[in-house]
Amino acid sequence: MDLLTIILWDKLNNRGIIKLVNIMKKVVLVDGNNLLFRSYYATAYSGNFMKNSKGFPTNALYGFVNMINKIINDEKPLYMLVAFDKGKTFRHDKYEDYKAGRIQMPDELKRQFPVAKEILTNLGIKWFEIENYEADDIIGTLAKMIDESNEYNGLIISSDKDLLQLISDKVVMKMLKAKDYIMMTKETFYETYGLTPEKMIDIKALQGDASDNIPGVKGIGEKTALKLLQDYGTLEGVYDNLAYIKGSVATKLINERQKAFESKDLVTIFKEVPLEFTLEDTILTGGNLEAIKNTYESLEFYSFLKNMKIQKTQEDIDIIDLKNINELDKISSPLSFYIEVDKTNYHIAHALALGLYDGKNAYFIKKEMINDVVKKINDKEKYTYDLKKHYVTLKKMNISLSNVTFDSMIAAYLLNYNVKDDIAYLANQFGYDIPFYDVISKEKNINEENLKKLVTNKAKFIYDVKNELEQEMKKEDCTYLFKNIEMPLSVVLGDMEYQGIRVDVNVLKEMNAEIEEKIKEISLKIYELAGEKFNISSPKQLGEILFVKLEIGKGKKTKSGYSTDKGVLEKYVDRHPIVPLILEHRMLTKLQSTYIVGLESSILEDGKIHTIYTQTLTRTGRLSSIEPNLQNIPVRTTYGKLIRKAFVPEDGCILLSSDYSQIELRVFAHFSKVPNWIDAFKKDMDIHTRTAMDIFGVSENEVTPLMRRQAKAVNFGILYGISSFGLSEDLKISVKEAKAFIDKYFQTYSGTKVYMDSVIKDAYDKGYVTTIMNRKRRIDELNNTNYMIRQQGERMALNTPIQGSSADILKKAMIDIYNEFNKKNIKSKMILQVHDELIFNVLKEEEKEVTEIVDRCMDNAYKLEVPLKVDIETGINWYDAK
DNA sequence: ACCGTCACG
DNA sequence: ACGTACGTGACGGTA
Repeated sequence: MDLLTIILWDKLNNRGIIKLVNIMKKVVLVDGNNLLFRSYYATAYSGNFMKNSKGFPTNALYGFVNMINKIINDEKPLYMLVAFDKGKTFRHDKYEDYKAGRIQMPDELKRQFPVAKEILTNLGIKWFEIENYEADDIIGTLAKMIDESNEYNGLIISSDKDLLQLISDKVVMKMLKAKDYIMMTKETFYETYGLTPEKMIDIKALQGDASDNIPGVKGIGEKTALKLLQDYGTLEGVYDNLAYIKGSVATKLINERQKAFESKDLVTIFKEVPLEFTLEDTILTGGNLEAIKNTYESLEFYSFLKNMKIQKTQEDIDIIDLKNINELDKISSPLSFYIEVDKTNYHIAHALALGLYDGKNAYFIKKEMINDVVKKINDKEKYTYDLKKHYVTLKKMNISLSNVTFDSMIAAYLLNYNVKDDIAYLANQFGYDIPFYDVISKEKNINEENLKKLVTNKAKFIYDVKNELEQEMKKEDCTYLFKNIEMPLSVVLGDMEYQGIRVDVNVLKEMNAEIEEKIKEISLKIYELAGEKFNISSPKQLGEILFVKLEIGKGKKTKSGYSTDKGVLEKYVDRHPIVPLILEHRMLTKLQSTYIVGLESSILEDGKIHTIYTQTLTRTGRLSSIEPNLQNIPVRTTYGKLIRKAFVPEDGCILLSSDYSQIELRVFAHFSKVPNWIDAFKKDMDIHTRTAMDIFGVSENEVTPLMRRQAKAVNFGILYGISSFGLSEDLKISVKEAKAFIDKYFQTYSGTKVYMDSVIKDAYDKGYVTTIMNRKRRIDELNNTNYMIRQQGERMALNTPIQGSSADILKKAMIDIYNEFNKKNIKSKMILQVHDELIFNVLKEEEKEVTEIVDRCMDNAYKLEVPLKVDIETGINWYDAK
């Protein structure tokens, strides 16, 4: 065979490759629509498939680019063309049913097509589309041209079986499968189907293709179709020989004759598309690296950028390895800093090194010098990532960090970036090649050389990205929230975490001894009733025992077996004596593992628990609490509540708890402006009673406990984006009755409906919802094609302004209280936050003053249409202060 | 690593 | 016909 020496240009690696090739020129023909569809539906199963931080969907593009890269790598093609649909082929026009049955392309997918084409153009890959033809037809036309030429070979790439009909002596096809592909040639086609490839159309004519709305002959599947065609050649041949075909198959063929021929027509690829180019024109040309880089950056395809070796590279900055503190005399301000620590939980971690960057010079400071250096730069304006972590870390080193004006972690959070603990996530989103924390720790890479690069690069990234994030915040109008709420709050939280809460181990130990006994006792009783010993904590084993062995009822299924959750078990509580014991066992083991053993293991050497408040996690603006979570300490059950006795004040102090009364309902009244609610809150009435009066049309003393309970359930339902099903579950009434309640509610308070509708409309229009302090939450679920997910999005849209505004208000109150304490030199400390509640460790002699400050600051934190109300209590432990 | 369960607001 | 109220975190079991 004739061989030719050519130089291939490997665009991705920017180098030439010398290769000996078959002189037949290989043309790779790619079904662009197929590729994008495939990668879209591979990841489109849930509500939150891939998007860039601006909300532009990127899931199909990601798979598409991956595939194109793979083709270029595997095939090293000289000639390549990607074909796209543009309208439906005219050959389909006559079949209205067919057109009607095809599903509409989801908008999220449609939007990705132009970008795919732009990427191809910039990669120097020819793509083509033409009015009234499908990608199939373009590929078919080119395949025919290849067949008729004597200098080209063809390789078709798609997962669409229809295209198999184009296989010939010169054209082969890679049939894409879920993970890999099958190479189909004329020979392998024959091995598979016992027919030549052009018979694919006859197969489809008989068999049909539900996914593409091709009817075929009803009742004839692949087996029968292949048999018929092997015997009679073509569809026409089959019908010519109907006389020889027996039984039901013949009947089906006769009945569906027209459908069969229509189907054949539909699947026959048109090979005469007017192309305005030749095969030679599909040659790959030089791409535009700069343009590709920009596109990948805007799509946030950092892995591709990396592979192309065109990622933003940090020009190797000179790192000044600080030996003498005086070398910092010339450092300018503002500057950025970053401290690497050896554990993710910074309460038990130690600083490893510090990096500084002032826009010109980068400095590396070994751990022994951190103390002196921070003191030296403490008066200067500084930027960092995760202010709270740095604040606490330094506080443990006896330094009170100050003058930090910019935390890129918080900024990115407010701007709805994907924010993680590890700065590397954000840095990589901005094209900085900074290694992830797990990589660093795993490879035992904590040597000075690596630390040097690490901390200085992180500092430089913080410095470089500051302006961009700041501008974006200005544009999004969240500068107030950033400067006046989140930044100062970070320090407030840092102090709370550092302060910690004292825990009386003995209380926990006593409870543990008692609970241990109880669990043992109950377990024995359960084994006895079950007739065997089994793992009660295993939902799987428990389900078997309850629903198979004891047959206490039909049960409810989950993916992995029977559901045994509280709701289910409570339904069967009277059916078998084992059920209440299981429930008790559940409660006790939960209490023991999470709240007794779990909390005990979180007590540090100082006898205190130091939680970490994650300030940049929740979608609504709330805080969350981890390691341990102090925001879900039991309170609802009498027994569980006893855990709170273990949380105690420091010597000479008491605990003070202050909580907002019904803050979310007050916020809702503020937004919805329902006159009766505003009136009720102004008069400080019980809001659920008032609601019961209004919906049931009774006077205050006619409201029964049941009526109040129902009114309360509807009120809470409103906050969550009510559904009749949810309400019916909660009130244990029928869905119909629940619906009637909701209707009555909307009738009585027409303002609620008007408000809720406007929030939803706004959310759809803008793509996000806002809180009173202009915290924005993007809700991508609203664009989902799945109805359920859109519904979920609507409920998020309804709940977020309420939950989020309440969070804003408490955050503001916390800052005000903190500042007042400092101003008045109060020694008492705020130590916990539980969403609408604050806990303080209060010096006995300061009780009165603290009570006044807390009450006033919380009352006045934000001016709503209704007053805010605060309840304050004190006690010798958290149990008593409630 | 994921699920089911359950603790809180 | 679907599968269901908003926001979290930690545990034990299972794959």
